[in-house]
Amino acid sequence: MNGVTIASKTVGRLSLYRRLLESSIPCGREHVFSHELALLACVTPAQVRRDLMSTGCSGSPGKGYRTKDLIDGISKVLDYPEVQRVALVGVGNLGRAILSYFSGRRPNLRITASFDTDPQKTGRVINGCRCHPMSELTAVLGRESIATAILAVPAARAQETTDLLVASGIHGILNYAPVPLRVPEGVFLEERDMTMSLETVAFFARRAALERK
Amino acid sequence: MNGVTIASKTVGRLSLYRRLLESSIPCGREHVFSHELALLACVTPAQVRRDLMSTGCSGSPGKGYRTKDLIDGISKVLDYPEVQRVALVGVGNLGRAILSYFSGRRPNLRITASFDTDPQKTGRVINGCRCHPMSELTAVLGRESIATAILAVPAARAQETTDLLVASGIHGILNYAPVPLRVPEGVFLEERDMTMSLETVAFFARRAALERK
DNA sequence: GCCTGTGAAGCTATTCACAGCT
DNA sequence: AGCTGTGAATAGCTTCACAGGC
Repeated sequence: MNGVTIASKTVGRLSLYRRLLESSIPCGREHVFSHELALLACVTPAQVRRDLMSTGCSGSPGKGYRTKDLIDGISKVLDYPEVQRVALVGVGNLGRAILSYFSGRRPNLRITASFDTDPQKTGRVINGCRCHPMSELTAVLGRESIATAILAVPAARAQETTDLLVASGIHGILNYAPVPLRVPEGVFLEERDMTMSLETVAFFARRAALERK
Repeated sequence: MNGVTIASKTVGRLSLYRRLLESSIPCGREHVFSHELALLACVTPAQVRRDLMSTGCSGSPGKGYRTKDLIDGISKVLDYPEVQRVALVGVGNLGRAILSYFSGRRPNLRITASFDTDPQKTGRVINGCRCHPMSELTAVLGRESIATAILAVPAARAQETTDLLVASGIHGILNYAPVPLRVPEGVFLEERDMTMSLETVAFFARRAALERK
């Protein structure tokens, strides 16, 4: 789980820790304790320490971790030396929200190309990102060496679009389309189906509300 | 894990199975096999059978499960007898995308109220849903007996909004704000931080792309 | 005294594998 | 012969708990 292997949940939390370190640690604070980060991230101190092990950073008992060491250590794990480019496929309501959400967040990780079938959208720059027709997908991904894609197309298009992405050299997909995707071995996939999430929350909310009575 | 206790991941997949049964099973098919559902849902057949156990449905060897029994069985677990209402807090780009995404999906689970601080938005109907000022939150949630909320406000507002939601009787929160939330025992929380997701996918995409060389 | 680093324990989730039915 | 239902095995993730250092 260190060096070569690192759990995907750990990677997600490292990203979170870094953001918290950059934004929520009162500036001037040279050091942080695992229990402080844990409080901010809503996890246990043991979880924080375990996660930080995989960055190679180490703290000192009594003083905690040096804030700067942590940010650098996490960045060394998460960031590509150069800018890592990301593609967005599907520039509907959700796609545009995603674009505006990410515009100007991490300078190191940027959505630099988007794609849509709608000729009303292609050729234009939407939320600071050029929208290409699907026919240019393979060429643009190759030219910009993009390996990561966010999928926000309608269910009916999702699998065929995925197949095209994979054939064009994509190795990681973040899927917001409401269907599970079939990807070959070696392609990392994260499903983020909003309907599933909402129905799950609604189910447990109902149950919790009933118990309270 | 049945009856009283049911895993949250199972609930999510049940919701998915139902959608697949309703949309992707060639109509006229009276029965489905676990391996067919598994293929559609991109999980193992054993997973499907295990999940279906918690609905009480049972299939017959050689014939599979009756499609109608499954849909009814899953609905009995997931659905409230009446319509279950959901609130959306934060009607920015992402909030509006969520509204349009859910408008007219499940008739049984509906976003019926939204809230925002921006006076430009409050009082209007946006994507078929009335937008109220935050000051009316407690009253509206009470009046409509809403126990489930989707949070899509800026990071800086997220925790205070959550506290207000909880104080107003919310028992489940789906959080799209980019900070972890602190909720009391008895409130179900699902975190859906897009930055975490994207950084995780980017990390593994890069790694997979490197290995391929 | 208080905090880190980590083996070991404890949980949770998924898959195996096979008995039993049709 | 083929599929379901499920105990048992496995894998993955989190927390415990404590030795070691400041």
